[in-house]
Amino acid sequence: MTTTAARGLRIAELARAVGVPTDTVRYYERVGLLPPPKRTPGGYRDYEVSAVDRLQFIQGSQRLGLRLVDIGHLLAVRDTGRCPCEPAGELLRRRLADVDAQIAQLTALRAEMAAMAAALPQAECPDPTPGTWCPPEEEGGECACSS
Amino acid sequence: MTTTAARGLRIAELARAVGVPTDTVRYYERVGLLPPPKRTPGGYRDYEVSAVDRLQFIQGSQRLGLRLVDIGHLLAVRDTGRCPCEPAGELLRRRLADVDAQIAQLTALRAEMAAMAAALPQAECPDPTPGTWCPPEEEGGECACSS
DNA sequence: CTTGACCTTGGACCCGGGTCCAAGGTGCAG
DNA sequence: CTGCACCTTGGACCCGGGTCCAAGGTCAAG
Repeated sequence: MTTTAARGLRIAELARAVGVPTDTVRYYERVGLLPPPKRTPGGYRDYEVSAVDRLQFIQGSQRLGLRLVDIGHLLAVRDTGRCPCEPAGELLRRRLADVDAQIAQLTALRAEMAAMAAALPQAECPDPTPGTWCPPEEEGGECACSS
Repeated sequence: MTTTAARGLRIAELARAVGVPTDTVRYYERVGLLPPPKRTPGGYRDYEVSAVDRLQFIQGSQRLGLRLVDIGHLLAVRDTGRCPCEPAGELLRRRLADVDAQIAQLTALRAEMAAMAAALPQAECPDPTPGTWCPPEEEGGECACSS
């Protein structure tokens, strides 16, 4: 076996691998989503490759709207394969229900929005000039899309 | 016509009607989602009944995950029935696409979570004692669900 | 007129989730 | 050995979306 102390990822590498700033990685560690990694003799964080996975899981869950604290619970489940203390299956099922509810709500609003969109068939400013649409810039320029 | 100055809703009534604190109503006004209502001679806000609707729309959109500023854009569309300045249909369609994307992501994560839930068939703490499941309380009590 | 419920304002504060910064330490290349 | 990129820490700051508070005004009932 070639000495397995292969030196894993440095924080910037890990961060780059999932596309977040290093600050965020440290932040996640601070709030307990990422276990404190080993350190190099010099004190640098030394992540195992699996951390990429974990971070991606976090990103995924979080894009979903789960709060970090909840993601923490899920990670605990994922890590241990069992309840961190209380019925984890319960927890997962609840979350699942939440998610279902969110999906339902989203779907409903989607319909509402679609209806709104449909309701302005003729509005469609005379000459939209597709490149010119003002991004939600703040007042101060008050979008000169009169052209 | 019986004098139409019928005195609409006071802030608390409006707030109660949609289930938010009065503070939130004022806050929405501050940030421009709710137009400043008429005032009674004494200076009290005097809302028309339609404000309930608007507030509900806000709640709905916002439950959806739209940011208040975006909701503002939608409201502008809704109010005028046309672009507040730039192609509103565009905007709506973009949002719609966003929402679709969110739904897709949620659905994907739902699946992932379902898989996780399925993956712990036997875990299920011996005696869940359904009433006893510890709410995500902070450490300090470290949930005594040993019973 | 008094009382109490409700209203007004402005400003401070809170939480989540970062994001930035300064001062100093590491480590590898040249 | 010097440089330079990268790392460390702690703490301050930011934004969105509220939430609370104090000091004072309004108004309807009794």
